[in-house]
Amino acid sequence: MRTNILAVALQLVKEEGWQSLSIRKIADAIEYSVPVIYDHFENKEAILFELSMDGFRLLDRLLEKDKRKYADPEERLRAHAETYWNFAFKNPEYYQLMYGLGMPCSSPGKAKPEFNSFRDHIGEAIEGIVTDKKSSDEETCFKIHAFWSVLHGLISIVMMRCSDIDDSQMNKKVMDDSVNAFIKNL
Amino acid sequence: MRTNILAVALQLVKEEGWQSLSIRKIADAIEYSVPVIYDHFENKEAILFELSMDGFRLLDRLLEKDKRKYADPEERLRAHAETYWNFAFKNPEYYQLMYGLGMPCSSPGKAKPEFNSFRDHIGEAIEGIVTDKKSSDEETCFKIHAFWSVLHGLISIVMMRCSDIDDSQMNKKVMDDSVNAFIKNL
DNA sequence: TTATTATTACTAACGGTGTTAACCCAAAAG
DNA sequence: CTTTTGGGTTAACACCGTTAGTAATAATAA
Repeated sequence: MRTNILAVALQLVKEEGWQSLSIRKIADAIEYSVPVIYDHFENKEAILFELSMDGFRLLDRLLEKDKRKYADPEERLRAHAETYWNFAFKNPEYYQLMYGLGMPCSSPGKAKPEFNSFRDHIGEAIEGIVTDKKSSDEETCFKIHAFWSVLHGLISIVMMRCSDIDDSQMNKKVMDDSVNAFIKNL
Repeated sequence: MRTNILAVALQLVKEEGWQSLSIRKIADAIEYSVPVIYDHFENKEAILFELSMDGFRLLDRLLEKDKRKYADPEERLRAHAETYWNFAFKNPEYYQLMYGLGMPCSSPGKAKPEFNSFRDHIGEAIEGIVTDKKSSDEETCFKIHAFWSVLHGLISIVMMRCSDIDDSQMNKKVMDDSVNAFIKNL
């Protein structure tokens, strides 16, 4: 039942955006009355929160796959960037829930570990690259944030369609370019 | 009247977040009944849209001030970055409305010029820096996007409180660091 | 078998939302 | 003096999140 609610909610979010998700629509879709939903979830926010957690877990699995596939930290970092990018555009509804500004479900304290999964993964890879070179912990921390920022920022800008580059292939090239420049200057 | 509605709406958004803004609350605050609001705005989305436009205009004024103050493109670019950063954290409600993912008021086509004001400003500065060096139009375009991305990304990450750096001074240092690295490698 | 409890689902309501149709009334125009 | 206009209202519609109260059914205890 609980999983069914989440599955249906995700479907509705995919179809009409998370803004128009309503408890009543979920109830209709699972062919139950409204209050049964409150037997399984505290409130609507809890549903969105759980959906975003599913998103974090899905992304985490993909990153773990990269980790197993690529031992070389540079290759792994490139793979992580690609994975993050593809995840965002294949699952924009998840990405908005997970990283959108002012989302009703984002409770900063609650989901810290899941929230930082991506940061931790790229952090590991970057530390792997940087280990030979002399780089203080602070510098490394800065670099991790800078890498995450450029990825997240570019994804956001493209998702909001405020990039004047319309071609998606082109946008990906911008990302690859940024990733290359970043790695070169590590 | 129209300006009054917008002023009151902005005040409410500042106090309780844009999620909890309602037409009735605005009507109460301006001491009129609900339908008068619809004499001045098509719907709620139009109010949020107009607010976000005010945000774009405010940011644009600040960037224009930088432009007048700094003739040297590198100094100007640094000033623009600082201005963008400060604008975001002094006016988080504006920033969320303007650049938030999945905002109900963001209509990609409508506000393109305002949306791209920041990009255009940093674009001008970057072109000024890059003019001596050999850089194709495409490369320059990429660099502009990369610069915007790292700023917007970092602001978003810090705003969502998913940065593990709690100190705001520290976060600004990460930005300065990124800006420095970016300019050095132009 | 009967009585009691627990489970599962429902209806119906409360207060709130965006939006709009219908109306009211005072001031200006004929 | 009547009519039109414009600014303002009330009241409603259809939806929303949330919850109290209830009916029915299944499981358990007597």
